[in-house]
Amino acid sequence: MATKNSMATRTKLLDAARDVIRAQGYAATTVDDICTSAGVSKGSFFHHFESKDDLGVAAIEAFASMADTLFTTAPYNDLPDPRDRILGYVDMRAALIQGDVTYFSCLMGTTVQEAYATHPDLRDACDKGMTLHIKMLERDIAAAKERYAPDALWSPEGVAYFIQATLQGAFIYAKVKQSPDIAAGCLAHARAYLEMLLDAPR
Amino acid sequence: MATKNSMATRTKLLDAARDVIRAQGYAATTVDDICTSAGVSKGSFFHHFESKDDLGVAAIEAFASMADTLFTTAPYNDLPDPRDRILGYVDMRAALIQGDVTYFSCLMGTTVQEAYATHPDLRDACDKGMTLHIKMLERDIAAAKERYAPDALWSPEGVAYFIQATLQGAFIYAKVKQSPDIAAGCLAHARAYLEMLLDAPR
DNA sequence: AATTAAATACCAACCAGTCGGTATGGAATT
DNA sequence: AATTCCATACCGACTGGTTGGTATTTAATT
Repeated sequence: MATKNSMATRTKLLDAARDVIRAQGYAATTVDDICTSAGVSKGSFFHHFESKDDLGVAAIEAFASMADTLFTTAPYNDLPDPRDRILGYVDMRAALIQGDVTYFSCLMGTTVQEAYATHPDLRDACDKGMTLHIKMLERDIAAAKERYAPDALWSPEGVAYFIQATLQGAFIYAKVKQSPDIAAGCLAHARAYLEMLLDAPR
Repeated sequence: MATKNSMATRTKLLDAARDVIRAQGYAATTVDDICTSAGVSKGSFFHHFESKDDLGVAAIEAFASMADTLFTTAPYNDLPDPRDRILGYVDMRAALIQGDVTYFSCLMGTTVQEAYATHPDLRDACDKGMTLHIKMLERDIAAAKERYAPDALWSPEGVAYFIQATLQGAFIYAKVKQSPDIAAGCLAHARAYLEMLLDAPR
């Protein structure tokens, strides 16, 4: 039971970090903030993590892993046509953009924005997590290109980054406007662009 | 001479804030950091600004104003065709994406990302500055739409936000990758999408 | 009994903002 | 022209409170 309880405390800290950092940013989030939010004592915090940065890296890894599972097990993956799968991905992202910005924005995008130059370990963790997601998208995009636009000059990787950049920017506008409306519009344009690149013969 | 010197000190603080905040993020930047970078004493800082937040707002306003001047006076504005103007804007942005990420990224995007929920005054300042830029783009996009795609269903405002979201996301990837390469690729896709929306008759 | 988990109390470093005081330069007064 | 006066600009030591991290103790699990 010790291991199970211990893991639960660790998870509570990681979840709290994920939400508090997305709401306040990494630097403005104190260890005490995370402890309070998780309902865990500070002593317990430093039992599980060496430092604030150590927790930050772990929270990013957990977030990336969660996102990877979420999208690799989503229903659209069963669609036979890779073009439908990539459009299904965009549609799912659009569906997720709802409610409070804090809970649908990206922990990695938020963290790397402020920590890229001062916290190399955090930047590396964000790079790893974001690249994992890109590679996932790239597979479906490459398969769709093969079928619908084999001679086009664009690269699946470049398109994957483009879609993700739009999404990260959409989060920023959701924050500025305190509303998901503009972000939704951005995703609609991203979808339209994908449809153009992968124009199915009719 | 007193007033001139005073303005110079103020400007030194605003410039230092712009660069240090873009490098470290808003919360991680201390008043002393800014003073050291500006070569100004702390007493002088609080003579010119009521608080750190007060400086933050002023730095954002100065940044937005600088950007507005930069793009409204750029050579592409003299092009007669609005479609050429909007593509000229994207090309100019692509040309600016070079060297150290810190110096071509957006102070507003960086700040709002971490401060949107905790610093309403900073969020408002970012909203104002970003909206100003959107409205500038919207004018050319609307004129180009009138000429090349008058019946299309998309709105000039929505397209302006889409381009800007891509740009903001491109900055994030420039930070993660510590290279402007992916950001440049994103801008190329944004340009291609604009060309498609505003497909000139041949 | 021994190891792990968790809680409290604590510390040194750091931070935004304050405060008492100095320098400067121009306007008013003599 | 010299002197007084005053507002603005500037300085850096200091303060109250905060922060990441530690030391010590207690509780639980094996």
